[in-house]
Amino acid sequence: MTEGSAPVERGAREQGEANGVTRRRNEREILAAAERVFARYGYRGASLQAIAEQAGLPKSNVLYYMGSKRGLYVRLLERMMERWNALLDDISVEDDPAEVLEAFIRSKMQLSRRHPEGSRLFAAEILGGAPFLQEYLRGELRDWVQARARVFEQWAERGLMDPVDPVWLIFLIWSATQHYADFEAQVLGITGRDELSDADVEEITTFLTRVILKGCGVRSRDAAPAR
Amino acid sequence: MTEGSAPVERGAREQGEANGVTRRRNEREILAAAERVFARYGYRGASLQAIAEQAGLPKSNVLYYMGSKRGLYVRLLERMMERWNALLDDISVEDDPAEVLEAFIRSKMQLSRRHPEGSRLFAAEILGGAPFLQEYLRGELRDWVQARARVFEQWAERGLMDPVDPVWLIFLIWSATQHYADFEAQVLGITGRDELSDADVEEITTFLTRVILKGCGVRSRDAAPAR
DNA sequence: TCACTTCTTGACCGTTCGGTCAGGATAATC
DNA sequence: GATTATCCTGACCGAACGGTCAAGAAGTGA
Repeated sequence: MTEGSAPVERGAREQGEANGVTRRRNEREILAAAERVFARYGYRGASLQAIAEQAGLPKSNVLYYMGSKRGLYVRLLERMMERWNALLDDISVEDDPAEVLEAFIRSKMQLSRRHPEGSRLFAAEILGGAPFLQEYLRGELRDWVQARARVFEQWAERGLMDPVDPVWLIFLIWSATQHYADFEAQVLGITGRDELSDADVEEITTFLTRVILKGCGVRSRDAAPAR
Repeated sequence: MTEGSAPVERGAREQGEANGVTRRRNEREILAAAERVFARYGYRGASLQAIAEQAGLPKSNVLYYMGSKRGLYVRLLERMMERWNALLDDISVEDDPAEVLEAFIRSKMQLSRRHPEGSRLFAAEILGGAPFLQEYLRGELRDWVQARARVFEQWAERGLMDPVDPVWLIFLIWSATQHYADFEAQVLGITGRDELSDADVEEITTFLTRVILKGCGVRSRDAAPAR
């Protein structure tokens, strides 16, 4: 229970182990543990002691690698923003609205699925007033949203979809997909599942795509009545 | 800055002040302050000191009224569940799907709007794995969802709406409405607003109602093309 | 083998945490 | 006015917090 009682016992790393392997493994372990702990307890509620225990290292070692709690947290946020940016490719008026929106919903859903802890970390940051991300929200992300919004509007002008407010539409897609990571505990409790299977996620993705595309009157090539 | 330096100075309560008025006012003040602080920092991250300062009372007084941090937190959760339950009236197959769904979206949206701190408190609790609410989720709330789900299915059988999965539909409505409380910082940052006006909220409500009802193929009496 | 860098960690620091408590202030009852 | 019950709060407690540091262990290149 107390700090000294756990004998640490990192399994591998008996002897030797070439150049920087230990360092990379430890860093990876610390980042993964920290993501879990920060996601669950928020920035203030998380403790370096808890992170260190999850990573199987003494607290001092975590600080040796990461410098400070704040630095560790910022590094995690930046990693999550990179993952986010990776799926934010540009679109143009020439693209097919149905394809773009479906790809949007699907990739966002997969991000929540592949990195649930990171998603929750991000959610906790926003929930607390986004003290570290305000600049990003008001700058980079805002520009990205407005660029997309303009394309949506042009699609509407061309009669490819209903003239809905594009910003509210983006928020709708974000919230609906984010929900399955952030509110996982609620989803599992209510559905009585232990976890969401790949099949469940596929079903939800299909559901969201159908409802949202139909709801916005998106004209799709392979249009078919729902189900 | 330090504990002793703030001279407390609760304005009123000079002399007398009939039976229990002070008590009620202090309790209200503490609950409001605690809701803000817990919502922002989560259960672990919140400190009684911060709550006391927000309430304009010494920390000891907060503990005098509330007994413990845990008790205070549970009480806030229960208050939020009551507000939640207040808008969960029963529905039947005989009701009009369009009316029910719109009322559902609207009341949920108003709950997020009227009690943003409570909504965020709830979100933080779920985000952290719902340690205090697991029982509620797996019991009361699950039953409520399944009862509604059955009605949705019957509507679909009668051809009043598409045969979409009713549970995913409920989650969609929850997430889309909850978003405007929980991710307020993001919404404001991206839209460049200082706050959401009543008109904004009305616009969003209309948008969500239109997209979701149309997306589920709900047959409404006063059906009109979107916008 | 030896010098040198990097890694590892227990001990420790000042601060803040949730919670207790004694005892003074105030209000209610007779 | 005396008695009693309730309210209020500064001082204090042990534990846990983020962070520092010195000193030893382990790896590296000559």
